[in-house]
Amino acid sequence: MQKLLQPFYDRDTVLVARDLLGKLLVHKTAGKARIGKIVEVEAYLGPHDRASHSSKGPTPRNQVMFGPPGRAYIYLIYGIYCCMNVVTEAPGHGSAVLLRAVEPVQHVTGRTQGPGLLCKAMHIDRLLNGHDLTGDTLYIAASFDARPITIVAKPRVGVAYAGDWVQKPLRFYIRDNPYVSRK
DNA sequence: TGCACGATGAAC
DNA sequence: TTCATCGTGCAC
Repeated sequence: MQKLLQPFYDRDTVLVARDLLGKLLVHKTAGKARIGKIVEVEAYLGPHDRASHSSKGPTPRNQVMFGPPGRAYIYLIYGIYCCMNVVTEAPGHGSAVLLRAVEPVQHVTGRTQGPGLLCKAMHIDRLLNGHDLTGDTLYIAASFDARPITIVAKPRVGVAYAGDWVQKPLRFYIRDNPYVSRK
C-alpha cells in the first residue's frame, strides 16, 4: 500500500478532497489494522468559508486546522459523535477535508455512512486530534483498485447557517457507491 | 459564570 | 419532526 505523504495534502483543498475518494483510511490498534475505502468527503476551505470551523479564526478547538497539512482534525459534534478531517494546504491556511463515509474493507464493523458513524466504526476518537497522518497508526493510502470512479459534486450537509456558502458544490462522493451517506 | 447551539444519527 | 448530550465560544 502506498501511504499518502505531506505533499499530497499540501495542495488545493478541493483537489485533495476529490483525490481522497477511493483511497484507503487505515487505523491500527492493538495490532489490528482497520481499513475503510473513502467514498464521501466535504471540503472546508478556510476562514473565508463561512461553513468552516476556521471561519472565526484560530481557537483552541480548531488550531490543528491552522497547523501543517497531513494531520487529523477530530472534534466532538452534538456531544455524541466525532468527526474526522484531514488538514490541507500550507500551515496557517485553515482548510481541511471532512471524511463523511467509508466502505468497509477490513476489520470494520457497524455502519460507516456518515461522519459520526465512520469514526465510531473505525475506532477514531478525539485522542487522535492533531495526529500526524504520515505516521504508522492512522494514515491514508492509495488503493490497489485502479478501476475508474465517477465523482459527483453536491452542496455540503448540515451547514444551513453558512449564507452564500450553503450551495457551493464542495461535497464529493463516488457515484453509485452504496456506502455514501445520503443521495 | 452562564448559556445557546452545532460539519449527527436514530427514533417517533 | 424531535431528541440525546456536551464542548466551545461568546455574552454578561
